Amino acid sequence: MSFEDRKSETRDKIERAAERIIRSEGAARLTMRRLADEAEVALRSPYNLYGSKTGLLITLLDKVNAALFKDLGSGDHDWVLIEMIHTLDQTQKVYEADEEYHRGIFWEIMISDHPEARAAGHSNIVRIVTEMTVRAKQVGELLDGVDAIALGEQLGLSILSTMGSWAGGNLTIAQTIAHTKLVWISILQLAAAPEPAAALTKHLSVFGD
Amino acid sequence: MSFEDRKSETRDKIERAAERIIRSEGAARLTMRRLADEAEVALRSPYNLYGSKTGLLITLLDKVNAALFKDLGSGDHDWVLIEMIHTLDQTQKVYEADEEYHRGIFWEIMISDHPEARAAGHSNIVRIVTEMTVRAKQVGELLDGVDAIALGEQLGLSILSTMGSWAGGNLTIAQTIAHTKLVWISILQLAAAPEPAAALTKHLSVFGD
DNA sequence: TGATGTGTTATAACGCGTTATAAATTGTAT
DNA sequence: ATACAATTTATAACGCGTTATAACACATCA
Repeated sequence: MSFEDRKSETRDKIERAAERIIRSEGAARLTMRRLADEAEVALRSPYNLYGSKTGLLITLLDKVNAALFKDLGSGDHDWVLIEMIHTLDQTQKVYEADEEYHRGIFWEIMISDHPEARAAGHSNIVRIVTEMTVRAKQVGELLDGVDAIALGEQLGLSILSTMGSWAGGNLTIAQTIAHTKLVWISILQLAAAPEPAAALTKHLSVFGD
Repeated sequence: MSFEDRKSETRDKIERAAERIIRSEGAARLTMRRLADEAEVALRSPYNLYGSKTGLLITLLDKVNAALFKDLGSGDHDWVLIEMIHTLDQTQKVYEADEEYHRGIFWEIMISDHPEARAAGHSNIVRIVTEMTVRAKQVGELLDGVDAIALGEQLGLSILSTMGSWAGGNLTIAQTIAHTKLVWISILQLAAAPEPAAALTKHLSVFGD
């Protein structure tokens, strides 16, 4: 077995043990000593491979996000803006399937004192949303005066901060997506051309939580 | 000196030392041992008086909020909904005066593992915002079909989660308020009667950050 | 004055994330 | 087979929030 093989075997043992602990006892109960025991590796090994506990959790979250973003926006819609709303539904579905697992990981990363971890997730989502608003602008779904990039930043900020409240345990993912839909559609009523704006209102369930 | 006098003297020493440390070195550098040294009290004392580090920080935050909420909504406006926007400006002014101090305290409370601390701040703000939307409904500023309480919950959630992003260091307080204004006004365009809705648009600076 | 109880102090300890140190194990190259 | 390099291991330690223990100071009440 080569150096790389041994490394990825250790990685496997650690990641599987971490998932096991988080699923059975919650992310808050995942400690490095407990993890080393469960994975049957030395306390030092996760630090060698991921740098920190946060680094390990980011790895776990990236697995989920890879699965999520794989077939994002694969639907067939009349408007880019409707596709954006559909993306919210997909996101809800993925996270809802294993809500506590994702929420716990999200939260631990969010409150870690590695600010670069937060910033990475932050700019990631803003980038994805901005790509969509820019595309909407290109096909004429946004009003002439609207800055597509600034709009994307505001919509991205909205979902990001709401997911922060979800991670903190103050919301379910369903409430999170419902609120984000309300905010996105409300803002887009002011930014979108008449036709896609009208199409958006069909997705608006008014002021329930 | 009575029991109560001695207690409040210790309280004073601790709170002043805490403010001193947070202002000079940041809230992240406030440790209980450092605090006990600086305040010239035993390590145990803050725990006796505030229960936990989070309890102390909540006390510090409450001082600020008392000053803020004291003359909230004291302006003289044609519409309740405009008063709500003005409240955002007041909030920005208060927090901006000492941004890093407030941000640090906010963040430490937010990430503490005392969930009741988060929940308290959460329901506090939602209550205040909901009181305003209910008042707006009573004076006929909201459309007939609109549930004022559900609306207040959504607006409260919006500012709360955005302030979470601020606390995490991803935004300035100015950006936080600007985003909240955009969201509130956009949503209120759908929920408000024509006249106040028109008045609100004057406060909308479109899609800058 | 003396007994009681409240509050503060000093000291040690726990589990946490993380790091340092040195030894042991194992792949790679000569 | 031998030497070198990469990786994992075991052990101890650090500062953190928090708690336990026991001694001490002092207000209150008899």
